[in-house]
Amino acid sequence: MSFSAPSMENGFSSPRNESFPAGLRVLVVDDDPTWLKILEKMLKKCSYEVTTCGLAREALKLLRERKDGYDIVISDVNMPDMDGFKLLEHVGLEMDLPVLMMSVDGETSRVMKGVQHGACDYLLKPIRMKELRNIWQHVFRKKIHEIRDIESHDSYDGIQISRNGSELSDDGHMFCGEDLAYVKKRKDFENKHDDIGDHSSTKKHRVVWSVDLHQKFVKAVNQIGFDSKYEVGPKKILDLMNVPWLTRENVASHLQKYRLYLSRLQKENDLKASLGGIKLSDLPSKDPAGSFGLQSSINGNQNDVPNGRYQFSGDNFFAQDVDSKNHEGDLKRVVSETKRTLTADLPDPQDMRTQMSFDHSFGSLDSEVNFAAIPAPYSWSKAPENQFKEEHKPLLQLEDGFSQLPPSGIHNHIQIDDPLQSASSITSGLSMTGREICGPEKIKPLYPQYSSNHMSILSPKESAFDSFPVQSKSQMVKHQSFEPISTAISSMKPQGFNLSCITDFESCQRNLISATDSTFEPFNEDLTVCWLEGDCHSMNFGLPNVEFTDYIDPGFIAEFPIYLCDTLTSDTECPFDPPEYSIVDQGLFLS
DNA sequence: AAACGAATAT
DNA sequence: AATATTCGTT
Repeated sequence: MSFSAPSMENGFSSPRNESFPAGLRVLVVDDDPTWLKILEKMLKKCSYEVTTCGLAREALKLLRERKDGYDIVISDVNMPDMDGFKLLEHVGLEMDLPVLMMSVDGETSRVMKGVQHGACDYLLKPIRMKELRNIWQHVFRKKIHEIRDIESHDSYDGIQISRNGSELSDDGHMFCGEDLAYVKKRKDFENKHDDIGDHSSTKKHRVVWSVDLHQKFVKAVNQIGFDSKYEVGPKKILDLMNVPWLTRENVASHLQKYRLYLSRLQKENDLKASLGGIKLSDLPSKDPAGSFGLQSSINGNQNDVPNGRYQFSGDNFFAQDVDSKNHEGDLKRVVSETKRTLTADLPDPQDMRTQMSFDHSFGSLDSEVNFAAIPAPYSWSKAPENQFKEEHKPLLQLEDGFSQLPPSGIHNHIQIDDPLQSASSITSGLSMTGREICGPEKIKPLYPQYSSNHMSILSPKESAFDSFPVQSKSQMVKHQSFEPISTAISSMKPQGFNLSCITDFESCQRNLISATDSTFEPFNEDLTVCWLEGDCHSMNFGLPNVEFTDYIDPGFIAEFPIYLCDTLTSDTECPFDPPEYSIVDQGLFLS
């Protein structure tokens, strides 16, 4: 049950490289003491370090206290104090740990919900040893993704180049000349025919900033910020995004909106801060208005694919949940970004670092593969360089959305993945980024007040932050149905498996580490506390969906404040260690 | 000329 | 509301 404190500095679990899976720090959450015992026993047999907890809130507390104290979480779905889904959400948002859900019933909708919200796997009780033995795969998978992300960030140059040729996108998908050509042809075709009638034709292709696309955008922004040598501007962002059909104007427009959004966020924060409110505990979760209403896009791909192919239109089951997650993630990032902007550098909360990753995948399939790939003595801290190959999914593109559905997991993954990447990777240069974006220094006085307080945040109800909206697929469909691009495919990442492996291992590692290690414990106790309490749920992700609401809870969102807050002031430069922030990725979408 | 960013249009 | 376009600057 105890984890070795010392070891976890870098996010990776302890450095006991040797016996690979052994020592995996598992947090088991279940209100049923019997199961708790059973699981503990079984897990210990697997040589894992086990910590048990009967209350979800307590589990959250433990996790928050030691951000790097655990490698994986196994939680029951049905618990009195907090529903397992909520816990899942929190974990996904705050600490990016793999979470396994479990319950006695295997009702499809619940399993789906769990998976959509980021559960790596869903186990049905009674759980047997064989199901626990390989849970380390989820941890391992995550590490790989992190590395991959970082790597992608490092390859700034490469990316730029890629615009013209074929290259792997962040997602690991290939954009190739062919695609471009295809796109172009399509466009021409459409233009010629004008629309008349065809839905297909002509419409202007409005770019829909889906979560996925936005994530790319944010990632690019962060990256630029990171390398401070560059100023953040549409052009650079565009280059980094590596989305062939996107134009500088598109990016400029989005950036404008993004900046507005950030400034709004700030104002809100400031306000709240000044009010001093800190209590939030009561607020219910839903935030009415404000929210980040994101639209959903189940397909995550859509962005990539302007055509909007698969969208379900209306609805969405999946989408919603997924979105919500993303949103949340966005928020965080946004927040963090905002913070940065404001303050420039602060030590940031460790939380951020990894957190965002939501890549959860369906583990099973992958697992085997990974396993094989993994070199035997693998240390947690390192990732296997390239052992894996990327698997792309064949394009599924399909014209209709449905086809994709089946693999339920996929959707989630897609969206989720990105967040992770971005989050993890960026870490260090944060402050810069923020500034750049908002341009504190150079820019106008957007958020003057900022410096002052720490956060406090929020409340939310009203929603202060409202939104940065992302569009949903359905929308996309309408508008873009015909957009050019074929890249779409790229977006799909099926289970989280396609990792592109890293090439520059070293650098990756370096980054990871830096990112990970937390230098500071950022928050004040107060804040933290309140945060913990779950009160601050400031954010709203306005999600209309019923489902979503169910599990979202106030606490869920609460995080916002934390990130935001910083006290430090700003602007100056970014000193040395930038804290690891995650970036704001998706936050924009609100609607 | 190229790229920005704010304003304005759709 | 979300993007696209325009327009004056740099």
